[in-house]
Amino acid sequence: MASLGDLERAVMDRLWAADGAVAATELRDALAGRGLALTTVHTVLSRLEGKGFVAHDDARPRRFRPTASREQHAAELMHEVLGRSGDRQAVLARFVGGVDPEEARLLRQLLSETAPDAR
Amino acid sequence: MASLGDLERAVMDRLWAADGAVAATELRDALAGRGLALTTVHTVLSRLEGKGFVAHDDARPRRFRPTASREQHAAELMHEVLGRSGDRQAVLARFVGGVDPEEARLLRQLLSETAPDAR
DNA sequence: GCCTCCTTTCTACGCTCCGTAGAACGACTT
DNA sequence: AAGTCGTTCTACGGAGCGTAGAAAGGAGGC
Repeated sequence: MASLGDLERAVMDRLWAADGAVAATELRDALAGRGLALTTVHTVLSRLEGKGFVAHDDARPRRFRPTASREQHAAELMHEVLGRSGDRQAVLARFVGGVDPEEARLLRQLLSETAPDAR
Repeated sequence: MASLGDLERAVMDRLWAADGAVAATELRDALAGRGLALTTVHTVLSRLEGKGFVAHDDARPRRFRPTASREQHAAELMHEVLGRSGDRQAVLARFVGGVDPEEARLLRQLLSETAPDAR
């Protein structure tokens, strides 16, 4: 999966935070801290489209939306890291070794829901 | 965590695959497919050192070793993705939703070992 | 002690990615 | 028809990375 630059990530964050599609002007305003030109936002959006992270409708002001939810994206990234890494089991072992107890509990719960026949 | 270019990754793969420290010439030979100059290998190694992925001893041919195991590295990356991603629980849910049954079983086992007192 | 050879460091170049935006083109409003 | 706003095209500068030559350093042979 292609990776994101700082501004690209900031734009994605806004798109993910919004519900529904968002116009370029809204994004520019949401990122007002950076004082970006509207064309800059458009450039970034079209690059994000090229990477498959964003799609736009053909309404006139275009409205942009993420192609995957933030959670989906993060989970895919995690799977990608896992897949690219030799010994999956060892990686998983280290990974769960590093989750805090709260999340470990959550994971146990999720896993028993997913496949109630535990062993 | 800094990210890796293609050659950097290839070098790390060799370092991770080797057990014990490795000399630059060995790396060049292991990557013979690319026909790299020895200085190229050195440049990459020193960049990897700058990023904290590699350390060298002061023997004369220097010997290089990774500062973390491949599994450690991958697990850290996964934690990084998780941490950078808003709703950790939702991400974990998606993540476990995507592991195959074999690995789900492994995860359950790991989690029960890690903290048997599942409240 | 010097010469030679291998290793290590320094410097650099070209390519690609990304932040940035002007210029040019298109469409809706009055 | 003209003005205004949105969209697309083109471009530039900086950073990261693959690549390697040039220069400097050390270790053994003579």
